[in-house]
Amino acid sequence: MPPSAAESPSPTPPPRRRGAYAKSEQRRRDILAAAVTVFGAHGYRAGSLKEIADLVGMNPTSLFHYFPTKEALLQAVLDERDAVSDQVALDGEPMVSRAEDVPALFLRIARNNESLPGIIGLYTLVAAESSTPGHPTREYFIERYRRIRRQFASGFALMHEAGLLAPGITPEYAASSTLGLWDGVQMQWMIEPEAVDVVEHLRRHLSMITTLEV
Amino acid sequence: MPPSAAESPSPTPPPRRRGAYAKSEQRRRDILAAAVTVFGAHGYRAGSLKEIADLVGMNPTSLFHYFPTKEALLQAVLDERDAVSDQVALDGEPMVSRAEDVPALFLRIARNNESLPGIIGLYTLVAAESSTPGHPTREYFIERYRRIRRQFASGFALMHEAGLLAPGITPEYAASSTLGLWDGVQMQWMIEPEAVDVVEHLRRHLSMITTLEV
DNA sequence: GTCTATAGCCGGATAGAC
DNA sequence: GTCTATCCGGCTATAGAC
Repeated sequence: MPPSAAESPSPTPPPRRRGAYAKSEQRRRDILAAAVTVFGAHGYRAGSLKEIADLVGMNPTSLFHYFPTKEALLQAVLDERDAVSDQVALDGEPMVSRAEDVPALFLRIARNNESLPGIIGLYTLVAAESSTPGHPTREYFIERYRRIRRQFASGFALMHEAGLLAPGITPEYAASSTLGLWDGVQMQWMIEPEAVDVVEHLRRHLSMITTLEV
Repeated sequence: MPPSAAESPSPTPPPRRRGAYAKSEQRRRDILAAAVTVFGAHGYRAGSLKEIADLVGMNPTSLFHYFPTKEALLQAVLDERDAVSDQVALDGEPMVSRAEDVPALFLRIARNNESLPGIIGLYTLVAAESSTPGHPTREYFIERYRRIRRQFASGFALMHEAGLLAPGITPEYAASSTLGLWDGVQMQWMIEPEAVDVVEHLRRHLSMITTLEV
């Protein structure tokens, strides 16, 4: 699963006027970073505000000055990452211009993810959790998975037009199967990191559904 | 992910002597069934004993007469399903004797799973959850995933010897990629059941990694 | 074997002093 | 903006009457 491809200098919050707010802004970002760690390690329900507060070295109640509820904090984390990944892929648009570059992009994202285990855990864990009734980010993840399948499919459609997909492979199947394999192998990796190589599995899958040697 | 392939008449508990215990034994099984439903819907941490007790129509504290702790109840659920699935596949042994039958067995299990959404949710959710530090079934799932990969690989090894695997596909890669795709597509299905067809994805994956028309 | 009562803990969240 | 004190809720689990 591809949480993001680019680096962290988040462009989301509007630039503050001057000195007094700078520290506050930094605090806010520290909290978001800590939330990624904690939600990524324990999921949303089991992740506690106390642990997040401990990580940034403040009192749990102080968090409410930055985020009104625990739910809002989670949503802020997800929105922040979305903003980052939107720099890479616009919804509905192919992610790259040249069909030949599509597999390489997938692998680049996967490789980059390896350096962000917290984010991986966050999205895989919370996605699974969010399928349960009454979960606050249920709708968000339904929408997210639809969007990812659409983005992937538009990339594979480029390849399809160029005759680069293996016989019988539709862009839609390529999209959902790639996403599925990615998520599933990542889950095996979370359970036992030494057991599988996510990037290598993705690479092999891509060479099977395309006619390229990736 | 393949929780089990056979039906529910659990062989696990030894047969009780006579009438007085029959009801108690039934209660125990009712509780296990309710636990599958609740843990399958909410996971382990968010699943409450109260909800399980409500489902079987008894007081939450009465559950402790059958299972000493919540953790023991979860473990009993997992063990029970393991016993069922052991009827189908013995650890280390190929799951079927004829190499040509291997893909069909996978599809049969997947099709059977469709009628057991609670079980699916249980294993997918709790597996994801169990990757978190300090989770009571962490070790269990590490072992379980190893075992499944081994079982799958021994089935694919049969096919390999018969020359039925596609060029470049090893039994080990066939195993981990099939498991991964299965889990990942199942996760998409849990998030939005209408979005993907698990059996069909599995079927296509199997026809790509083998030389059979499955 | 099932219940009531309750302990004990920890979670998120509020009020208000500083 | 950060803290202390505190409320309120749900949770697992225990004790003990019936």
